Amino acid sequence: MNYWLMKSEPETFGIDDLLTRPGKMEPWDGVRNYQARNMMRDEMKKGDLAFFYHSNCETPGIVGIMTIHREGYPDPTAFDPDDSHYDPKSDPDNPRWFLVDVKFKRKLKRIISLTELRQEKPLQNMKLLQKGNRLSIIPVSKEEWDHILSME
DNA sequence: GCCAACGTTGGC
DNA sequence: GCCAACGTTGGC
Repeated sequence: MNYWLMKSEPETFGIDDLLTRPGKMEPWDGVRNYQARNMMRDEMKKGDLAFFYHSNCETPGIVGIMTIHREGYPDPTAFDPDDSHYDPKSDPDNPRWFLVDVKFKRKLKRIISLTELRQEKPLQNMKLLQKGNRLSIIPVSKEEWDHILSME
């Protein structure tokens, strides 16, 4: 069982949007970064847990928990010329971009903000908090996961 | 293979 | 809106 953190801008797709989806599930599409793709394609397993993180907003932070519901498969938005994430270089016979389906588990009782996370000694080495980190999908260790939940 | 130019992310 | 950090592109 692995743990993850997945970023999304709440103005585009926030945790309340996930709640309104049928089955509270959503394909995590549109990721166009190779490192993030590799994690979705190769490492994320059904049943893994992931924090839902709100980025680029008034209070960036962790807002909820999701499960990985379907393992990596080709991202259909890469093949759709009308989609904003269209990539003509992704060949359906040799897809370049992959995604997973996530499923809502629960909201946290409160937002655990980025500012707060930065103040935690046990989280000092967390990848999310490293300078210049821009990955939208980040592995989280069990120790980090448990510590964050203890802050709830 | 180098690297300048450019685009994107995301906190502030 | 600014800008630092980083990834990607493409000329050479």
